[in-house]
Amino acid sequence: MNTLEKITKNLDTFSKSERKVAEVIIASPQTAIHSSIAALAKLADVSEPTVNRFCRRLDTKGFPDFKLHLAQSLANGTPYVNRHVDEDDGPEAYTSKIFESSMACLEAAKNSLDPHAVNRAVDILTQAKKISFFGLGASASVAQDALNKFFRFNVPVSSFNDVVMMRMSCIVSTEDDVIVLISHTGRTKAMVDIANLARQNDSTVIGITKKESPLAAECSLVLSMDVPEDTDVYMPMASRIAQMSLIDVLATGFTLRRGEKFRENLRKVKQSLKDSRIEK
Amino acid sequence: MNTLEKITKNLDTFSKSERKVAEVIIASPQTAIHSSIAALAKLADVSEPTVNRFCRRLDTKGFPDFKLHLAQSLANGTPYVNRHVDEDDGPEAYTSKIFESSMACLEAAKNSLDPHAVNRAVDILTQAKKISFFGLGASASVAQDALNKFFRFNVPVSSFNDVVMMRMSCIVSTEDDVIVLISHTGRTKAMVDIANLARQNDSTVIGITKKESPLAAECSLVLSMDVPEDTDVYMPMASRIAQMSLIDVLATGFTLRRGEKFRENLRKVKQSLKDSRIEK
DNA sequence: CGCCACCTTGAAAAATAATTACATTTGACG
DNA sequence: CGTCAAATGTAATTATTTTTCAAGGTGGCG
Repeated sequence: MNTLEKITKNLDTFSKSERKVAEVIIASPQTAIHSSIAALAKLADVSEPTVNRFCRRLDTKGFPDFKLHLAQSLANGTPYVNRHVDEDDGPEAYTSKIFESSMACLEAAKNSLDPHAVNRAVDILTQAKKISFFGLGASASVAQDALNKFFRFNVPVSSFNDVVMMRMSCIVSTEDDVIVLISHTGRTKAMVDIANLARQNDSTVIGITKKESPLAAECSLVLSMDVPEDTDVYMPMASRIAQMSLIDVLATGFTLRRGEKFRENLRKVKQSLKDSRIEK
Repeated sequence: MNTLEKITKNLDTFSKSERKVAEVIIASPQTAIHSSIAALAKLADVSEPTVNRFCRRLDTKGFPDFKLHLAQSLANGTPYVNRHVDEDDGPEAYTSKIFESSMACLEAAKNSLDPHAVNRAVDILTQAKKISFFGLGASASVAQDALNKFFRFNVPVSSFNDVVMMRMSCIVSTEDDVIVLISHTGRTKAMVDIANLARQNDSTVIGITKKESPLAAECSLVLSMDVPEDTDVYMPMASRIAQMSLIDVLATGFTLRRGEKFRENLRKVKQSLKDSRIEK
């Protein structure tokens, strides 16, 4: 655990003098790590052995070891946490918070994603005769983004955000087709129906959704990510960022599986954009 | 800069003995920070002053100070860097790399974004009679996502990924309209034309694009982010994640500006989704 | 209330670690 | 082959940390 947090948490288990040391350190950890035990003792108005005992109480070998731990916890500094935007935040504050929440979300997503599932998903996608990406509402843009990636692979890809089109597409799907359904909650009725429909035609259904959700139950393979809920803002935010990164991962896995020759393809697609651009 | 990287980078500026020290530290930084100068000197098979000189060469006050710096850089663990995917990466490796690159990109984006520009953009958006989000290719999904956010605000919003529709929309735009153009490179001819067209009607044009690009030159306000280029993969990846987060920021700024009463609106929109969902 | 046991604290000594000063080695170059 | 400067090491010095031990509190209990 983070050393600084540990000090704060255990404040009441310390003796009087030790608490003085703790307070000085909490007040200015940067000073603490750059001071000798003598200097710190003086700052806290206690004796040097007291500081040493304080360090040992925090499961360190002594003062230098304690400084090391403290330094690490400062560097680490709980890097990105999901912080909620306050009513009176200025532009700088809410900008930072949103970006940091997105980063925290990606971190959580990365850690909760199962690499085996990713690998199987890539397997399935590389063998697909046709790939469809479906998403509704906020997930529609993720599906569209996936289309933008995968069409470069010279595989038939489609993406709809129209439920009727999705149904029609599923009705004519075959066992060689793969359908990727994107839904944050996994509780959208229409999506569950689509999954069911596709399965009836023996198509493979990959769900980018919450595990143990109704949608997940209908999928051949579930790619789930535990991301912190964006509770107090009434819009899905961070979850989509994670979904989109997952699409990036799948696309990357796809290209890797296809080897060097295939990448020539991508180069050509990129090249084709040139004419639509203004030269430097 | 990260101390460990610094050691690696400056390997050739060290003398023979100092390099021995560097190698021992690189091989096992964890051992290094938990050793005394004597122990480390022995490991590297050099004398103690050599270790000390090595530390000073890296702009530290001495050995203990060096250990502190090293400890911090280890804790930090080169937090998120844009790492390129290798040919022979397994699913675990490329998944981590993609997510970490996205995080590195968000970090860079956050730091390069100008809060004043964000604030002005929010100003402009809150005063708009009509808002349009336009993007082509990879940016189309960002535009669609923006639509999904802003339609909740009870402002007329539109989003096209069809150049002709964009043009028509711009032709009939007025000075109270705001057009948000999303383009990573800022060099897409069609987008530059659109910006020009909109400006002719005195509409306000906000560009989410690269600064000093042809598109940026045509915009009333530019929101630029310096994100690391995704060079060796032939698809835009991280840049879109940053753009999407920026949309989140703008949407958040918008709701904050409108105050509590307005948020009731958002609650209703969220509520309306309920019937399309399966209850827990 | 007072005594004892125990805990807390600090002074000083001892031990450990880091730095400095200086000597020796090494190697480049005339 | 000698000279000089840079690099390295030895040993002494200094700084820093840790230990030991004694003094001062604190609270329990007769």
